Amino acid sequence: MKTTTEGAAEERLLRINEVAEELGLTTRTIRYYEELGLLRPAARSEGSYRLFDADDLERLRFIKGLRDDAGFSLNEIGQLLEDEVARARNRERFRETDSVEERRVILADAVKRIERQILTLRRKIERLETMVDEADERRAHLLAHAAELEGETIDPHDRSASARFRSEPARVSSRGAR
Amino acid sequence: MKTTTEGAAEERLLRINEVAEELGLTTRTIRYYEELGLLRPAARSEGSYRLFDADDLERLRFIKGLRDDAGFSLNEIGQLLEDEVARARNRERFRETDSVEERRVILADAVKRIERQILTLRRKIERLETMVDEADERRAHLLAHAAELEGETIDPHDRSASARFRSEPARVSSRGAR
DNA sequence: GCCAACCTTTACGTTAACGGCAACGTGAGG
DNA sequence: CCTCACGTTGCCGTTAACGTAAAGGTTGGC
Repeated sequence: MKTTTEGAAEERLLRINEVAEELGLTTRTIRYYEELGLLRPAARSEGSYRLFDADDLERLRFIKGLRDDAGFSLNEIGQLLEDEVARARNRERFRETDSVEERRVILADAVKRIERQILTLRRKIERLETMVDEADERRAHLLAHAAELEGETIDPHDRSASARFRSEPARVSSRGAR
Repeated sequence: MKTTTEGAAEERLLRINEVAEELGLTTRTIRYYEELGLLRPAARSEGSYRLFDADDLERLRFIKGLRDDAGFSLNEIGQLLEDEVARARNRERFRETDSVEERRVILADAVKRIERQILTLRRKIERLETMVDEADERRAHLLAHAAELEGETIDPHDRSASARFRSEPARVSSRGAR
């Protein structure tokens, strides 16, 4: 949380390439996001160089997270960000009003938006968890078979196996047979 | 489960359009998935019409789930499905071999694949949860403000209340006059 | 046997999300 | 002042994931 105090404007503004490296994006991507309206010019140098502040970085990280981790389209991300923009606008309105009632309304609206975001994310999580459960079931099934196999016949010729491992995770690496 | 060629072949095979409507996909999409190798011809009618069985439907539902819910690319989905195909192949090999050791290896491999799938999903879930947490934090913050506001004056004349809110949010972008 | 509805392959069009030039401006150091 | 790495705005290219239209073959009811 940064409150951009006017007094100590210790805000180190970054140029696009620095931002790109910091976040693991390309400059093209960043410009593209701006072009789509996901990001505002932040500021420009005298010679029209883009300059980014901490807020922009956070915003970009947010976008990247939604894109990579959540698999949202840039369009959907735009929606989510619009919500956040509305939230920001509300903050201003919040400060500018003197009506407690209005403030309550604004806050309630903000909360509603955020809760919608959360719900969207939660739905996605739930579906993913269902998939995990299914996969887990298959795994359990396989392990059951494996256990069953442990109790089964032991090939008289095939003593090569020390055969004493339950469910071991590593060391299967040998891709040898071919 | 069904082993594709057992006695009661009461398998009602569906044509592409029926499948499409059932699953909420387009015929083009289904053909495209086949083209990508995500789906095999299942069967063809005398006049080369595609015919789909229950397995195909399930597979398509799986694909759709991964695509819509999880946001995986068709390429990633292909990987996951390949794993499953490998698993199926392994089942056959499993039955055809008489070496206990080999069976063990096959099972271990299958388990490994599934665990990789699960891990992939879990990673995604984790990131999503992080995002939910962040959003939750914002929400809590907002609610705190709201509560604070509740405790404040209801008197419209009271101005001392506004003095308590001095959390300046964002700077004024300084993009200059338009 | 005929026709409409459905299917086939082939192939070009489209949108999203960038990549990668070209042609030119910028800015900090020597 | 010059240089040179970095930046800017076009603008065209590319890949993924389909849409869409053309030119036919197939099915099933009448």
